[in-house]
Amino acid sequence: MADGSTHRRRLDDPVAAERDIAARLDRAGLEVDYDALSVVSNVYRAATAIRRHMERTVLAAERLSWTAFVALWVLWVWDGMESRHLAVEAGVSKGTLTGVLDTLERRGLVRRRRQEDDRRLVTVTLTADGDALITRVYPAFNAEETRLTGSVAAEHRAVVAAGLRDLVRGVDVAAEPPLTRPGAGTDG
Amino acid sequence: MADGSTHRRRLDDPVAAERDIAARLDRAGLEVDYDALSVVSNVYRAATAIRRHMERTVLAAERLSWTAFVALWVLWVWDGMESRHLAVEAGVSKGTLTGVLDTLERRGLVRRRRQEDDRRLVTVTLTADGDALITRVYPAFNAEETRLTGSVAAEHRAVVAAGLRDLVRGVDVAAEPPLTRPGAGTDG
DNA sequence: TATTGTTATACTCTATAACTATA
DNA sequence: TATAGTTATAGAGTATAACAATA
Repeated sequence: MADGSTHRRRLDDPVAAERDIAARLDRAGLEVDYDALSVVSNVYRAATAIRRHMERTVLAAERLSWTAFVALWVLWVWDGMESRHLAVEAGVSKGTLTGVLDTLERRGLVRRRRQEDDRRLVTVTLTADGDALITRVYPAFNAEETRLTGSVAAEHRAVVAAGLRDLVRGVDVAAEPPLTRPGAGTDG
Repeated sequence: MADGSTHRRRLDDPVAAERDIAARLDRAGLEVDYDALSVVSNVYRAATAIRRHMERTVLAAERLSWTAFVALWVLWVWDGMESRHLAVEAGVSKGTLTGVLDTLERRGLVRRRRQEDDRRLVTVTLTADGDALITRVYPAFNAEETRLTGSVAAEHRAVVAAGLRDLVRGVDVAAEPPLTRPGAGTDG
């Protein structure tokens, strides 16, 4: 096994790292879809890096978690939303959303209202303070988005964005009831 | 404000959703970098969807978290690694890694050894069971990666992966400490 | 019966920081 | 002094499940 500094040198170089991965898989005699491997691992790395960066810079200054920011942003764009849809859109469970909304409501940034026509439902809207906050913070957030994506070739950005949209759609499809895979759906 | 079903219909359609976003930003008079917005939001959605899908399918069957799987994978590819490098590679803090390794060691999948030449360091390697597990699980994991990326046009996959690599590099650059701080990469 | 939102439990991961043992 | 790893705390987020109110 190589020493630590050698690992560091190779791991810091994505190309060398992928060569090591290919060599290891070859040694194990495994046939692998490298493009799929590469897309998935880089999507995950990129997302983690972005979230951490935003939480340490733009969002830390406003004491907002990533999820709280996304919720405010969604409410701002669509001028309020039913709680059940907001959970889906923000990518959190309904249990998590309850906690996030408790916090945002306590800070006076959002408001919950029971719906009259179906009293099981709750509609969430931004308060004036919440609206002011997102209007103030989003330009800074977007400026960071621009900086972070600045290293991606301009002519590739649309392809990357479109490819990721397709990927999300593909995961949704893959997550559907496993009609084609008998015996794979009995987990919980 | 629109009713819930209208929201659902529009949010399920990424193109309509992006039109709504553009309209809202325009209404607010904000100038926005749409490509950057689109890349960042789709990276995050894709990563969340992928992680959840894997944890519910391939990884659930082996009772592995995403992080535990990544750690095993890294140790397998590089034939063991110093703990400090493993933390970086798996994308977790050293505190989190301690807990993950405790679990994996308890299950007999990895082994920790204090280094002789520098007794502050710990080297982690896979046990025979750990090696067998990753050799068994990775083909299934990669098959899912293939399924999930199947909806991305084949000729775009390499561009997406390369673009994301560039993005990660860009975030690292953006996260670099100000020049006034003499060189230290620390992790609390 | 089914759905929505809330509450609760247990677990994972994060940031931060103190602590140890080494260097 | 600095570094590596462990431990501890507080706070998000997750899955899961129970629950009340409502449909």
